[in-house]
Amino acid sequence: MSTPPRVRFAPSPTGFLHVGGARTALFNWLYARQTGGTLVLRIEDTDRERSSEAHTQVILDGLTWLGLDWDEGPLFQGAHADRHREDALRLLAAGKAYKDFMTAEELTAAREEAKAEGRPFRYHRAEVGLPPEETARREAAGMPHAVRFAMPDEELAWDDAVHGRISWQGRDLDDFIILRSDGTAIYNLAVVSDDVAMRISHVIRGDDHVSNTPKQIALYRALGHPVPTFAHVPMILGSDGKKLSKRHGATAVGDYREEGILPAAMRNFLALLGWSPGNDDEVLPLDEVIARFDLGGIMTKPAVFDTTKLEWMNGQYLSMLPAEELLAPVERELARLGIDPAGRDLLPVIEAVKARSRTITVVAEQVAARLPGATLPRDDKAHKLIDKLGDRFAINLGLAREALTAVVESAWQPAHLETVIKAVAEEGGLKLGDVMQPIRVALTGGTVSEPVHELLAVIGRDESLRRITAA
RNA sequence: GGCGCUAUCGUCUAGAGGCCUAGGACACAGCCCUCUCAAGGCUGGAACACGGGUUCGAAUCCCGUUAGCGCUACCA
Repeated sequence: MSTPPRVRFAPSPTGFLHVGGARTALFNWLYARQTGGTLVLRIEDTDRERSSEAHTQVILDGLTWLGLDWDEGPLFQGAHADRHREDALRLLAAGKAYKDFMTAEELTAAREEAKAEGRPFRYHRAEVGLPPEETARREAAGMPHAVRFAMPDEELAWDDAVHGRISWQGRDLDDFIILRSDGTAIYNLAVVSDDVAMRISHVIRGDDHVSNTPKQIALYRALGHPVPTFAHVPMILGSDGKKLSKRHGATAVGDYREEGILPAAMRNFLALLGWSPGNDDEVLPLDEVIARFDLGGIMTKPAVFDTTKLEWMNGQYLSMLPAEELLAPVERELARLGIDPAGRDLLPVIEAVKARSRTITVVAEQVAARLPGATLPRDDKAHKLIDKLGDRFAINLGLAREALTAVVESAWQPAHLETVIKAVAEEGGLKLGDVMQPIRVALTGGTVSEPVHELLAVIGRDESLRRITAA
């Protein structure tokens, strides 16, 4: 038994927790939980322009909402700027990096020139850069300089846990900057420095980082550290096959929370987006996902985020979860709707409507419609029914009201109410639906709901009779 | 442009040479159940990008083409 793995999730706080990031976090978390490893949360806040504390908090909240916890951190990359710099200087001292006195303007100009001539621009010490005497002059003059890594001409390959072997040639890569002219480290160096310091054994991250990996491997080697295992998980795309962005609607996990998606459903859906347990299972309990998760089961190709399937998944959870577990999110949603349940026991109401809803938002709306004093606008289908029935609508409703009024409070139970209504239909020689549907419209304003006798019970005797009379 | 990655139904995927006249799920259509809807059950349409190999045999292995995506910053 080897030492347990150490993995990390390292978001940069430059925006909300994106579903892609959330899934990367999920995969890291699953791997850590399954192997008894450690998950480190590291906030990569070295882009001071775009990073913010508010975003950090949103990301933390998002992870927590999803039920993902971490064992170490949050650690802030910015707090280790000194170590980053020391590593860069160590490389410089060892001759594995060098000073570059070229200014940003000169660089841009060189790049544009190359572009104009139609040749690829690659920064390599042997091809680009200032003449040695100019470098010496600027150094003597004490001008600011960046530090570039001297990319070795060697194969930089690794056995990716999801893709298999991936290989690059050092000669195709730039002598990239590791230290800015202001002395701060650049991403690739900071990441390697941190992953080494945090003893990260498995780097599980998005596919957009595969091209950073050879650079980082070169850095690990130059710094004299063993290279961790890399696992690059594919991107998540929008419905048009393009990278998921704002144009596709909700992309932040917070958006889905607002739309009434349950964390358990989101987790289940995300786990299956780009990873397969190997068989046809769809709705999988968390502990089973943890038990069955493996890096090799991660897809190699990007996946389209299908909101419809997410909602279906959420509907599955809504149906199977006990009303108790839905109470808190429903209350939260009700509060957002500005509705005060006034001490009413919501459990039976939630129980009555949850199977017919796909989101918590819809559950809350349905619950609200069953509370006293709810406004009940009639929908199109209701109007059509009324038109179709003509006089029968009011007549049948009247018959029902008469029979229902005779039912005393203590007998106001689903089973009894059903027999009462059936009796009304039978005595009047009416079709059951022609009696049930008007009641449903009177009670909800629409033509869709749980069985009418249950609906009557959930709404209660007084309120039901009041609504029927008002209709 | 260069480098890299990827390629099974509209979408998520099973498939790791014969079990595949390619299975499941979402979505869609129809039927059943039924007071409505949802759920559930049944049925249907729907895919191995293309071209070459290798092999007795290829969705599965190799090569090429095409397409998509990523990176190509003193961003992360």
